Amino acid sequence: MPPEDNSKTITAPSNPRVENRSDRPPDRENDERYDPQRVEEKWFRQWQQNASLYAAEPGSAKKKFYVLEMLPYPSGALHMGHVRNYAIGDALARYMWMNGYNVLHPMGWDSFGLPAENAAIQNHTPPREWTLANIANMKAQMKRLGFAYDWSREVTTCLPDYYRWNQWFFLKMYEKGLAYRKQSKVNWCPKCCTVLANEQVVDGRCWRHEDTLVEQRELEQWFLRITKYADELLHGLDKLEGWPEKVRTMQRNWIGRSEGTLVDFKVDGAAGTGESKVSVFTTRVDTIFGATSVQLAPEHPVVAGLTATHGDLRAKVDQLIGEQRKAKEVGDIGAIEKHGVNTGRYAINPFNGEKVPIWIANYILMEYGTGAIMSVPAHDERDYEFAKKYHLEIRLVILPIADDPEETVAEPRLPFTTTEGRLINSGAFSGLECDDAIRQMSAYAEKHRFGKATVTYRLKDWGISRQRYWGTPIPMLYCEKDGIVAVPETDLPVILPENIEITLTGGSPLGRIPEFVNATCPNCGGPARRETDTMDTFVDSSWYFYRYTDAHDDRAPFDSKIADYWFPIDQYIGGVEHAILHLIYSRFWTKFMRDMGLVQNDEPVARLFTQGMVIKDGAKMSKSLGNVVTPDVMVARYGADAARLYSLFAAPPDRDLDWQDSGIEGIQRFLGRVYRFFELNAKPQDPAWRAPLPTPLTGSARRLRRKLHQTIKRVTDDFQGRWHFNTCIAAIMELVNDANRRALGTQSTENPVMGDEIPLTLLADVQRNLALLLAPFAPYLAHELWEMLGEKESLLKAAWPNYDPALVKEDEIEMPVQINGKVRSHLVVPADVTQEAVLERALADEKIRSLTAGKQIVKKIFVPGKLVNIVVK
RNA sequence: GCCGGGAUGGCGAAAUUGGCAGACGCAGCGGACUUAAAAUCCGCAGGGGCCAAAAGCCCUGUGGGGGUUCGAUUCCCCCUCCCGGCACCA
Repeated sequence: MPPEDNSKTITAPSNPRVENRSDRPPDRENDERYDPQRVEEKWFRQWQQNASLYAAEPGSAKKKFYVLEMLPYPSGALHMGHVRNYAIGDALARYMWMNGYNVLHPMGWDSFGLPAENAAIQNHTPPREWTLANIANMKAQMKRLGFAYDWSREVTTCLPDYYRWNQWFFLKMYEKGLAYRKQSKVNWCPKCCTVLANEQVVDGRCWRHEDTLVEQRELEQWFLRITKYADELLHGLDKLEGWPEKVRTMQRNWIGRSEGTLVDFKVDGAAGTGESKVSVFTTRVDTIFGATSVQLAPEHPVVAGLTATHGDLRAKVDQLIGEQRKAKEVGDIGAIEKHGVNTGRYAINPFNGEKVPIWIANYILMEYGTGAIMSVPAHDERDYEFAKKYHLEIRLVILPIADDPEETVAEPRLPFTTTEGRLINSGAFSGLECDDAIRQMSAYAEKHRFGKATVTYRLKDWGISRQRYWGTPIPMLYCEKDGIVAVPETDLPVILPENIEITLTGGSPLGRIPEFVNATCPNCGGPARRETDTMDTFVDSSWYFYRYTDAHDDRAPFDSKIADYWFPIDQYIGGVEHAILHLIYSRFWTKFMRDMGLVQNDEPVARLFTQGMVIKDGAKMSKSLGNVVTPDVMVARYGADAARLYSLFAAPPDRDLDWQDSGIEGIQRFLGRVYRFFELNAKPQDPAWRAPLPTPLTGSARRLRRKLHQTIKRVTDDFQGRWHFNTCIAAIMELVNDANRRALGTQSTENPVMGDEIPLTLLADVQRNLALLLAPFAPYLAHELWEMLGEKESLLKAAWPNYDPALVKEDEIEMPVQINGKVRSHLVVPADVTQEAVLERALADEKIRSLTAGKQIVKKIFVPGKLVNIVVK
């Protein structure tokens, strides 16, 4: 063969690529090897020039689709987890565009938070400067990766035009009594020098510092009354069918609703202690006649009174407190050995007037319920264990229900903890079944004013005060005369001062800036001090996705009508690590906004998808393990398309993805194969390019057309139904391999297509569809291919391809013939073959005859289009 | 302890409604091209066995055990292990 000629034939006698390849320097302009840098930079420049390329259309008649990826914290650079997250969202956005939707696909920056302050301390860079530089860098990375965002709606939470609305919402909540200030025990991270929400404490440690134990401090804090919505947040989960069950379960656990009864026990001889009763919470008030002690948490308020006169008792209680703290630090409070001390005092059971001893025990937690329980050893495992240890009375008050009412019930094995039972030794309530008894006894307690049915939650109000600088200032004032005063709405925003010295000395940095702190009371005009704490950054992310719908509104956080058009978010995509923090706060925020009439939807997110992590060598990527793969390196080495395609191909999106460099090399090869296929076969100038297809189409061409339609169907189905991008891409690979071989006329045992010409029109059809199918996954290459086909209209405006169901069907299939469920032979039959025809041929098959000879045929099974099974004996 | 998700070749995975297990890709092996290499292309490939070899054929195989079925990766029961969440929650 000559070393090179420019005529590229459709059917080549052997392999033209091989000959054309070897003697070319790699940097020649017309080198066949796909150069992602050249192609991607070309399109990158074009896209840069058109700012409204991916803009959502306001007031469009099209059906809307709001696809959103969780906004990143601008840490400085993207990592592979981001790339995967955004590749999923981008594929979906592009797919929906191609399907004719009005797509909203915005991006923003969760840009308040501690790292900016830490960087400021370390490098003396102002947090704002540091943050904005990071944003610029990450934005450039996103653009280079080709993500199709509507940047005209970019939201940056650390800028006053955004955070002023945090302050506005805070004032609205304050008006409604949903924001309030109280003194409470709070979680304090000594490394962050600030308070943490309960949600930010993991196993007694700071969520940002796994090595740092959280301390308890008494502080005045601002809280948001999320518990007002506890029930709605819980029950709303049942309706969130588009959410992963896992996330819903996590939220249910977190809310931790528990129905029970509060019962007040009077403290015997309580004169002068101030606390004359102990309120206990129980889910099993039906067992109260079996209560043989009351157990208090060591930190329970009445403990001080009870131990006031006993020095050694106090010491023991302190010891118990120490043990609890230690156990919490280890994160294994369940494992500590139960023990306690008897106070020598008594409480009176209001149901039967009985005096029971009051103990203080290390397994009772002040944080849950009332911090006090009634101990019923016969019907609770922990109480049983405790009673055994200290030889407390164990009194049976529930018996299992006998199947036969005549039968006498044997005493159950203790502890007997189920509610399938009947009360005994319980005064007037004896004989009731447990469920009934709980209801009646709760009503009885309420009627006699010593208790009531109640619901407790694990969920606590959201403490949002942070003793940090880089956050939204809480718009409140403390006036000597008027006390706590809200900043008037007209004075918003309360601007976060800049150019300040940041140190980690504890206490709010803003408190050291007199110009900030000193203010005037709007009521009396007298001097007032500004609140110097800032808001938890989860406030920012609780409503940012509404701001995208109307990002430049300076009169309101957003326009309700516009938000109503876009909401709820049709698809939200992010990591499961936000299952309880961000995702529960933003549900709360939406409910609040609904109640103030700002939005109509009850829930912000209709469908939620949590993608798996990107790992390397079986471990999470981290600097300390040295297994970090950075997007910049991948883009430089393989191109953005390859990085994106690989992160979609290597695993289904909900599973963890183990990054392998050799895997992305495979993708690079694939992209090269696609490009070369087009180089050889894209000939829009050729008159044959748009010639009609011969009918009927036969042989290899017919098979190729069928493969094309099958591929469109598979990619569409997998995209829509299951989000299995990995199989979408596998299907496209199959089509490319098939088309390539057929177009080249390569001979193989599997594809004996030698000499069989493929009409150029069909190759044109295959190429057009290939470019369209690739568009959501590899936009750069897809655009380049589209251009190679001489298409004038932008690929972005092109419609997702359709397939013809008639052309998907196979003419002939290889049908397995089974004997007793085992494949013994194959028959090539028409796809719509009848049972009679195929059975006749199967039984005539030599192999089958030898296997059925001398046997009795019991049953013949025919599954149309699938198989034949002959059952013999 | 409770809840959720998993377990399929050397590796990532596929099998959508109970119907030929391992598509697609990686790594591997053989071949073509090349002086050679790289790149590219073609092919082989779960494990075991029969056969001189190949073609072919047989057995076996989806964490383990049982069941339903003509037929089970898929449905049911029991068990093991892994990942995630919650947890002396009263």
